[in-house]
Amino acid sequence: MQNNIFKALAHPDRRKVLSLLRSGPKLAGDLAAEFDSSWPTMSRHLSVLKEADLISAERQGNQILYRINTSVVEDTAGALLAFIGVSQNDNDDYEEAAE
Amino acid sequence: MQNNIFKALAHPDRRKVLSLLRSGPKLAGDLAAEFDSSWPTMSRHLSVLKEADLISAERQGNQILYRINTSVVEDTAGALLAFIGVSQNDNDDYEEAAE
DNA sequence: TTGCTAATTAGCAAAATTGCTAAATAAGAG
DNA sequence: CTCTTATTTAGCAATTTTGCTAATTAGCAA
Repeated sequence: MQNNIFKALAHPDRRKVLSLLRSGPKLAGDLAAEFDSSWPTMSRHLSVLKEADLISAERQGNQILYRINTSVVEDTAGALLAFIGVSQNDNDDYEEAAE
Repeated sequence: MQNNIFKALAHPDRRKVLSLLRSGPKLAGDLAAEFDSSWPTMSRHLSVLKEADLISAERQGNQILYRINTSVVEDTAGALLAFIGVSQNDNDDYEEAAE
């Protein structure tokens, strides 16, 4: 559901999470430490990103490791380029009406 | 600011506007006619897109012509790719990295 | 079991977004 | 000037998002 993706990207802290994950997977706690917001707040940001499939989570014992879903980000950038007529594949995707 | 851009993209109707403008500039009325929402609602969507600099408006007598700001959309797609480490440097290895 | 750390969920209030109708503005025609 | 058309702005209610604190779950170890 593409709408969730764009909504997830609409918050600066969530974009910063993606930026941080760019250099590799990170533990939830290490991510949260990079922000001023409270842990629960960051936890929700992470769940929004996960819901949008922009990141995925893997439990490692006590902690949870997050990693960026590169292909989804890539596809979204592609969708954006499609708006201006740059079609890289034949994936001319817009057909979403409303929600 | 970039935040406005992603926020503007977070609504399906606003993305549809961009999609419609892809084939060329359109009058506000013609755009509004493509949606179920009321005219004032569409007018606000247009103003959000304009605020984000994703589209620009030009008055033509009685009516207002909207066009997509291609470069801004392009830059946003580039910013998205940057999250996954693809640098869209004008100079060299764009092709290589985009692989 | 208890205790500790990591992370999420629950619940609430403040803020922002959405979409409507009604009113206002802008430009042209007569 | 008035009238008509095109579009935006004002103002309001419903919904969604945000961020907090407090409570809860999950895993691990003694």
